[in-house]
Amino acid sequence: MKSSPSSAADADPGPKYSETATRILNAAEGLFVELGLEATSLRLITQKAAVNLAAVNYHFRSKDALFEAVFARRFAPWARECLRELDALEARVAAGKAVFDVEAVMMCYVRPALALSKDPSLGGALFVRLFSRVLVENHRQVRETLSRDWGHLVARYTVALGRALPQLSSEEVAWRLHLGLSVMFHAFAGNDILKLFGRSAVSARDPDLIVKHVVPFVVAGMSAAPHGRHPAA
Amino acid sequence: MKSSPSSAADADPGPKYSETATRILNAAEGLFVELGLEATSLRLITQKAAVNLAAVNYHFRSKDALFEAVFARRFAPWARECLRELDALEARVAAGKAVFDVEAVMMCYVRPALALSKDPSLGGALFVRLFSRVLVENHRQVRETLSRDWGHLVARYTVALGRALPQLSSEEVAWRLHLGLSVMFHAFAGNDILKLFGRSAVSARDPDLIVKHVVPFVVAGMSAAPHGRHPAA
DNA sequence: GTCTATACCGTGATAGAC
DNA sequence: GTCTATCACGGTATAGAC
Repeated sequence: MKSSPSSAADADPGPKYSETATRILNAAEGLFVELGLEATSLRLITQKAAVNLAAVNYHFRSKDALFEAVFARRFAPWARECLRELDALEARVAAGKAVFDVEAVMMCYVRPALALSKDPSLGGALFVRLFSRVLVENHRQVRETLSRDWGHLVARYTVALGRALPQLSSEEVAWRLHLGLSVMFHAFAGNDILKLFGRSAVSARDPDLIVKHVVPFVVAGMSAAPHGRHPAA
Repeated sequence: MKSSPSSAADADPGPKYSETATRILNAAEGLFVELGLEATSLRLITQKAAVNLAAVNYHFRSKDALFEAVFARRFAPWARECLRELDALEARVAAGKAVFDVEAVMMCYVRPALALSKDPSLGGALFVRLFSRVLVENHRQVRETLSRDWGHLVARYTVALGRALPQLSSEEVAWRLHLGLSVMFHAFAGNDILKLFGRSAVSARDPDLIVKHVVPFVVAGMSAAPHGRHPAA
């Protein structure tokens, strides 16, 4: 419980890949992000990476496992950044310099997401779209990795949000986190329902604009009185 | 502006399909919902429907077009129901029996979604998951249908929400609708981010429970003061 | 251990006979 | 309208070269 910079944060530097494996990984990432998972063929990847087709199944086990490796390489640093934010907030609270309010907790998520969305070298906004796909589809591989390696991240957010909303039951806190993360994910992923219907006045791709509109929405939603009453008239 | 039951609501009864086409449609729907789009092969569909493989490409143009047909058959009645709800609300307001508040407008979306989620004969909750997939992936076919045939539905919700939130600019109203619909979509689709991490105390599949938790969240989020201030302390 | 060539089977799509 | 035959392409597995 010290201000020491978190648990599994800087511990795991991630798996080391051979030169060919790295070339495959880089080529695959670009194509997955650009074309989507199923539209990207292994033959396209290996051609772009200038390696043999069978190298994919040798270094990674399958196309799905390759996707999981691509995903994990970007996700791990981002998740570590989230943990660092939570640690920093806890330290500030312990030092009496901050309080656990809803906005402070959610900013521990927003800041890393914002940084990720803006930095093309980290995969940029397009990586967030990949994450969004993972949510909807059911990639067994990715699912297992997330629950095995990063379950404690969600636990940390749950605890922090519970301290910010002491009047709510733990079940309600879980729902608020569930809903709040859903919005932010959808928002950062740039999936515009309205645009799907051809009627959008929202430019949903500018990260700063997203934050400006999403944060008040999420904070208000999470802080709502439990089912039934609503404060404003 | 009468209480007459809406514009394109009961107008289009949908395309008429031959007996073979209908058998294909029914078989495809079950498999798409159960296995997902790419995991469902045409050979599986035609086998279940007891028709020849080439019949799919004859009656529908392609696998994608078949999916679009399956989708449209369920979506159209649901969208008509949404229009009916909006018409009914307008009529109640015109008669002085109701006011345009955020909750009333959103219930025009929630009630049809709830009915759809609960009625297995309409595709049930699983159909909503298919819709969710369509959002994230980019089905060109479905996208075109939605913007061509149902753009005015979004326009109606935008106008209604604007009347419920007169203090917000039209850009902000669009954002609120965008974010609100995103949450509800994710919620009804049953995509649980927390569960993906293996740490969910939320049973995200019970439609009534979803409504109980989602409505206060969305109403509060949509009613939030624009970027910056937040009401409660 | 690492990389390559190649074969296998299932996929969506199509042409042409009936 | 329907069916058979065939096509190109997909992921995967393996045998063997270095």
